[in-house]
Amino acid sequence: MNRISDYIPAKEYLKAEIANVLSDLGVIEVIPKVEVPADPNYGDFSTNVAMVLARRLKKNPSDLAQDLVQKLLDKKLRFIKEINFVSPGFVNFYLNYQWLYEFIEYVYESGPENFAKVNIGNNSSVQIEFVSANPTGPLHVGNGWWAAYGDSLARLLSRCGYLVSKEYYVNDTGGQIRTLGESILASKKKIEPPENGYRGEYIDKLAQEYSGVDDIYETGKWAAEIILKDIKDTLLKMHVEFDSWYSQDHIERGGAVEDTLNELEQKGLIYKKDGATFLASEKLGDSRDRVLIKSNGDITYTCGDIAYHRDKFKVRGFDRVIDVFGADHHGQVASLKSAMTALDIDEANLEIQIGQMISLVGAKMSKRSGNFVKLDDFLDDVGVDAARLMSLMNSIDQATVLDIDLVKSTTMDNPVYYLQYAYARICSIQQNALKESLNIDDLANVELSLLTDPKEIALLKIISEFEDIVVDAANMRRPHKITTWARQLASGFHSFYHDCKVIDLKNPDLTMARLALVEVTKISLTVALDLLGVTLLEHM
RNA sequence: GCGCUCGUAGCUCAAUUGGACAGAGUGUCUGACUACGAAUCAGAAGGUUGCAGGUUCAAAUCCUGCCGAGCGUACCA
Repeated sequence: MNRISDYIPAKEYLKAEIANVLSDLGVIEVIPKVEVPADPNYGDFSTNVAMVLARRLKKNPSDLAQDLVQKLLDKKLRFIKEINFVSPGFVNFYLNYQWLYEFIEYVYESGPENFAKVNIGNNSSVQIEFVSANPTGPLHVGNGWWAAYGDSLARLLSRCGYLVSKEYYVNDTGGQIRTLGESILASKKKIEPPENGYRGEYIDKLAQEYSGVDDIYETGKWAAEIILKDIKDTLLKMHVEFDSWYSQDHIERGGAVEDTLNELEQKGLIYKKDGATFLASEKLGDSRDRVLIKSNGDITYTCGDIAYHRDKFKVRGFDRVIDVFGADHHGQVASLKSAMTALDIDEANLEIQIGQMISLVGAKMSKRSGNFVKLDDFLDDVGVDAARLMSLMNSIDQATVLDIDLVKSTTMDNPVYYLQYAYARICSIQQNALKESLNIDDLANVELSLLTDPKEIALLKIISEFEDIVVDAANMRRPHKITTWARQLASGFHSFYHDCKVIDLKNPDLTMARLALVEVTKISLTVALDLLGVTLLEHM
């Protein structure tokens, strides 16, 4: 076993062998589930397949499990030390450490370039649209929260073999732009802003700078452009870079709307009522029919949005589109999905990830009230890496409460330092090793079987789960799973570091084996933090 | 009212998507630096997973009903 291509993860190997035994029993088309038990006392791996199949085969799960155990033992599989049956029907596998030593070779040879790079996307294209905050004010913390999510998801899918494109939809036209212009002109004239208008320092500042004509739309357009530039800068500061900034104005005036309306018209899904033009979306799954063209001739936002999404699939040809919405936009989901159905686009290819709302302790986030915490300031206060990691610690399904003051005051306790410190320690060890001329020139000469300390084994097991975690996080669109794992890894490493001195001049063989383990830890940590977009430093 | 989402340690969040004893951080308490970086490690305490039923060998997870929270319910965007 010296070539990467020969390597089969232990879990996959077990899966295949279990499937073989099952087919001997006449059970086919079953992919047994093999997992790592939470409690190591239940073995290195376990399967619940006996319990799952018991009903179908009309057999007692424990009989089935014990039968399975015996048949698997008879095969004298490699790596296997012991196979157990545990009531009510778990089958647990205990492996000798050889599988971990081969795993080290695999990771070592893969390096950060190739380790945990599993192709599940097959070069299909996916567009991820996120942030897309209206250019009517600076980004606030809530916007930034999902910026990290979208960006990290893009990194994940990209590593997993998708061709990813990141997009920001710029709502640079319509009523809000007029309201923005109106608000600025009001500030210039020192009068009250309109109802639902924007206020705050940035409005006053823009008003001072504005020297153009007294036209609310012109003023609004002018201001939106400036604000958008600031938004771009803030996102760059957060290490979020978009591939494209797509203009709503372009969609609405560039023919996309006409094409969409024509197509819907041809399908007979459009009708007029009360002087307005409706899409018959209710019968396609929406809660009611939607207005596309108002009775005054203006098109609705919904209409533009449908044209925009049609453009993503039919004009630009993305295989899959992922929209990241805040929970306050969940009402659009049914409309968009039914509209895709109307346009013969498989709605399953339009995924909408809903992020639960972020609330601030002691503050509201509203651009209209002018009372919000700017993302830019937040990044300055807590640091980009801490901000990103913080947001990537929780699932977007979890409504999050953010106490800005608490976050600022506990910056030194932030988990990001825990991860970065682990990396800095690794680099430090490697530098010290180098000073003693201890470096691995050929892993084949390293006696990996010297790694038997419980902390060494525990660390290796954590690393061995990483590829599954990556695939899982990508498939479920949940990058926070990477964070959860990375924290486990760092914990495992710190604990190992404490118990096992790596550099021991009196024991060069063990030193080399441990250096290999350190390198493998470094590789996996590097990949994980790259997926999260968190930077690693050799010194802190 | 209706709809969507959510409810897990004091606080902030995890939990291999139906698995075994619900885990981390933080806070509180107790230990560990004349060994590679103590921004660390080891330990204690903290829970009837909002409540009540149901399905299942197995439920924080699925179903039903309550309770509570957020959001939505425009010819706004």
